Amino acid sequence: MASELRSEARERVLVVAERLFSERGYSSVTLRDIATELGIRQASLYHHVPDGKEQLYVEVTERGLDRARFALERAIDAGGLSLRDQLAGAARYLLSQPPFDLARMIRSDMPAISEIHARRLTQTALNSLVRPIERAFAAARTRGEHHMPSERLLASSFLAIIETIQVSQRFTPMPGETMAGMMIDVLLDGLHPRT
Amino acid sequence: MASELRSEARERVLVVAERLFSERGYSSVTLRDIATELGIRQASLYHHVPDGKEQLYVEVTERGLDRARFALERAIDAGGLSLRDQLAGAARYLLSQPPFDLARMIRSDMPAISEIHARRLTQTALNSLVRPIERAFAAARTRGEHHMPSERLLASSFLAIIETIQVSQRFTPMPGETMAGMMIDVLLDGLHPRT
DNA sequence: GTCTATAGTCTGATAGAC
DNA sequence: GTCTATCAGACTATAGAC
Repeated sequence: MASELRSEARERVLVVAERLFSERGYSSVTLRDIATELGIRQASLYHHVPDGKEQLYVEVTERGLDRARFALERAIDAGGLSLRDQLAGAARYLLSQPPFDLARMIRSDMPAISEIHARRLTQTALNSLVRPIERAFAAARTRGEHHMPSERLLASSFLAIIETIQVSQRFTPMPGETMAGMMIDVLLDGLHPRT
Repeated sequence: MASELRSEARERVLVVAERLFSERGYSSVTLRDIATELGIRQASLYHHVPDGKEQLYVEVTERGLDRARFALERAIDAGGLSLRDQLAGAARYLLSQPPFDLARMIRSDMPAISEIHARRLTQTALNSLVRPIERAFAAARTRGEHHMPSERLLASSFLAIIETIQVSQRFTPMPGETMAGMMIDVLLDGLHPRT
């Protein structure tokens, strides 16, 4: 779908669009915002993205999600059989990227685009972000490391925590990875001290 | 500030506006959306909210946050000295209300309104949502129940988890309070089984 | 590949009748 | 308290020059 153009200029458009959309959401970002940041005029965007704003949003979001799936699966593989290392690797990647605000995507962005696009993006977000983390928790379960019935809930909670850490970085000097490490410890070992 | 009017019709406007803004965010909600849901015309809103959209958003958001602070403090008091009961009470209240998507508020809504309003709302959100939870964690710390250095991080993570549960309720039949209970157990006792 | 110019739509806001 | 009518501005999108 969309244009098959590949060019450096088009790539710059996609990168800026992805960052702005992922930070402020679909409705809050105008094509002028994107163009201004690129130093060009709004109409010039249509040379690279002839199908308009919604298609641009869908393309860059799907692209970011695909990249995330690949990176998350790789990070989890690299963590061997240690759930802690797997989660730390996943956190490191997520913190290095423009944020995926899943709650905002579902409640705010999806209702603003066509239902067909919304369905596909929602499914892609589930497959690319939640599922890989979910599988890591499920594998740990088969290793007898926990007995939580809902790995889906664990995975989305983990993602929500990373998300909140990304926002917190604006207000605290503590590095995101440090905060992620702390919260991974809490998830695995609990807040209460072992006796 | 704003109008001092009190009337049932005005109250209906505020309730609908609060719900729509809290679900879809400032930029995604138009005054026509609010009016349509009320069965009136967009221009009629100005009788109740003469200062316009931004002032309406600020008023209902601040109102919701004040209500939340009161309810959270009450829920935490009602939990006695049990951190688990305090968090469960806080979760029950938050799940019963329109969502506070803190990440979206900070990244998306705040940049779209005047800086003076944004500063005050950000501060109010911190004081009303994060601080009460933070104090519960801090009190537990003085009771020797944990040694996590950053109660701020714990509090915002807890809020993020409740937030994600609120979204999850769309996709699973599991009740929100059940999910909240599970995640509170994980936070307190950890995922790994005690030996 | 970027520009100017502009059409068509949506949005927040105002004025004034009932 | 709600309506109709209307406006200015911002938005997405198109057409065509360079």
